[in-house]
Amino acid sequence: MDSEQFLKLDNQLCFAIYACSREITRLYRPFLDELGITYPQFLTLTVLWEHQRLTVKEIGERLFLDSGTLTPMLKRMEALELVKRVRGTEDERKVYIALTERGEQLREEALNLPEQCIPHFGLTKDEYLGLLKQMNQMIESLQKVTR
Amino acid sequence: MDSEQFLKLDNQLCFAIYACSREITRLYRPFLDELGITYPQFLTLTVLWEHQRLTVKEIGERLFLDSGTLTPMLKRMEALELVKRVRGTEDERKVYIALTERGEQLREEALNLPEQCIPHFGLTKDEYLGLLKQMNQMIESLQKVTR
DNA sequence: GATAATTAGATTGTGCACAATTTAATTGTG
DNA sequence: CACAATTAAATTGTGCACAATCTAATTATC
Repeated sequence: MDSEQFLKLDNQLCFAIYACSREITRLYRPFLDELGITYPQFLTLTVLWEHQRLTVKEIGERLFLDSGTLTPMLKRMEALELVKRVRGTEDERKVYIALTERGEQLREEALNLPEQCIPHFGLTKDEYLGLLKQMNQMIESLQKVTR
Repeated sequence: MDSEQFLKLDNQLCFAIYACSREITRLYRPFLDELGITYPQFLTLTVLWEHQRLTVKEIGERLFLDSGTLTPMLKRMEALELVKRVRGTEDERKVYIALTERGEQLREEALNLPEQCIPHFGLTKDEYLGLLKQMNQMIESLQKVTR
């Protein structure tokens, strides 16, 4: 492929990934609507279900998001009573985020969400796992340049 | 894998794709900054470089974006003198979007952009083409459900 | 122990995304 | 031809993303 070919929309992997990401969010939306949360909020909960209590920075490191995105989102989640925000005492620059009862509960309601959605990806199990690995490798390669 | 496993962040392909998409945008940003455009604006130009004149709806069909996203973006691009917006005469509901001289010019400046960025994906040529095909298949599968 | 450098979050401003609604124009049907 | 249904954009409102800047707290160095 030459420059001309690479510039065509149909040959741009970056567009395919960008479009695919939005389609997946669209697939998840009706299920997440029932839980009353958005996709980025679901990811934040996913992180907290695995770790219970994290600082804003630690959540950001796992989701690759900064405080400009997380602070307002976490405040909305606090208003929904999904998380508690507690300023650290030993280091007052830190804000610890922990799940509320409701936030913990939501895990049970979301447990079968991936299983309901993943079949619609139209992938075999091996393709799913292969893609997962490749995407993670790609993220790693990209972060070497962008960070 | 069971429900518990699928719920873990590291096993979620949707997160990997979402994160990868944002990393790619981040990779493109400094190059696009030089052209004075954003990533979605670049995609819009890409479509117009292939078709010269399209309605808002037609651009939306190609990028999977609706008028709520495109109308304000196209107005910004008009302010940047990258595109012209002309209301249709035979059917006044339509708005035709065409490139300006500057919009045409930008194609030359963007021509080698994909080639500069793609090496950082850390993929072989075959992997790139394989991924491109798989992502497009996935988009197609997803759209059967979400549209 | 004062002060420079660093760090964690918050804030501000811009630009998507997208659902829902509105407006205006066009098409279809009796 | 009237009028219901459809269609194309635009508008409104909410929620991310992220760069840039700010504030307050902590750490490092002299």
